[in-house]
Amino acid sequence: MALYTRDELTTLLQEANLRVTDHRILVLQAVSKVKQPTTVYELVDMLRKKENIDQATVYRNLSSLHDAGLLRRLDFNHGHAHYELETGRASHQLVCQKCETIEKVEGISVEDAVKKMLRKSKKFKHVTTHSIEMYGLCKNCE
Amino acid sequence: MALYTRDELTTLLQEANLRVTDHRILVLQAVSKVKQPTTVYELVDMLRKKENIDQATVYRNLSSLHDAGLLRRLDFNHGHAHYELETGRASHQLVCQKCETIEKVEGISVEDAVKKMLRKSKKFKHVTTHSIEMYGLCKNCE
DNA sequence: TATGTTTTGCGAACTGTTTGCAATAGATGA
DNA sequence: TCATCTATTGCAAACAGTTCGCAAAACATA
Repeated sequence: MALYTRDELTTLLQEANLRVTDHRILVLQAVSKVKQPTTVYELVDMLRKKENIDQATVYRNLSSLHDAGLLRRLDFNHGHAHYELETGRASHQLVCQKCETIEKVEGISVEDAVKKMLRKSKKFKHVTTHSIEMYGLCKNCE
Repeated sequence: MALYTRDELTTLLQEANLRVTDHRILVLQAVSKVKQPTTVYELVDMLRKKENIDQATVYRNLSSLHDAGLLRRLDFNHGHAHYELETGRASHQLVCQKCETIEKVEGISVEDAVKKMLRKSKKFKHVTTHSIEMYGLCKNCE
């Protein structure tokens, strides 16, 4: 999914009933530029340096974009959030338990597992998204 | 896995090369008592009231028990850690995106998915544990 | 262009977690 | 059992990541 032009991003925001502000677009662009799920720290750093956007603004926009379903928020037990574009496809990653290396893996099907879980569940009927974190040691840390 | 007697816990700690202290045992017991992964807040609350254990001690013990492989640490994007006993089996839970309801589901096999991920991976060779978070709205919040 | 609503920057506050330090308790060998 | 060394504890203070209050600026709309 390539969300690059300003027009496309504008449309996305409007469809999500979010006001189109320069800052909001820059935050979306920043997230869409990186391949791996990105830490807020990195985003703040990028945006504050280049675009002079305040930290609080980045947090607020990440949050509204997440609430609107445009971003996915992930946590790898690193003590801070990571964001990536919400692609509609599930998110699977390998996470090093020693350093903060993560590796995203595409194209894994766990549909059956999801269905089984829902059948067993008492409290849930639907699932909108899921993430699998597989913890181990990356080759560097091994 | 029922880890109740003090002797059993003592053995566990010794095998993990951890000193056997009263506080360490109480922390382990507290985690083993609850069925769902528990927040640190709850554990601190329990242990501080009943046993007069300091917060820092709870954190330090959770951490050493986790490092020793006796506890698993989970994060559900709630901004704080959850702990459960490390059973050797993978951990799968349904997480409400609105309230903090979680539901643990047992007996799901995603071995194939794990194997596929490792085959695709460039940075990882082995995986020791994994967790799947499935996000949706629980029946209450729906 | 005027009006009402949202977003922004700034600083301060807040939550969850970690740390430094002196006192205490556990492990080990004589 | 005691002496010694090392790990753990309580306390308070620090820290990191994130949120919030407020006045000023920017957006949407009619």
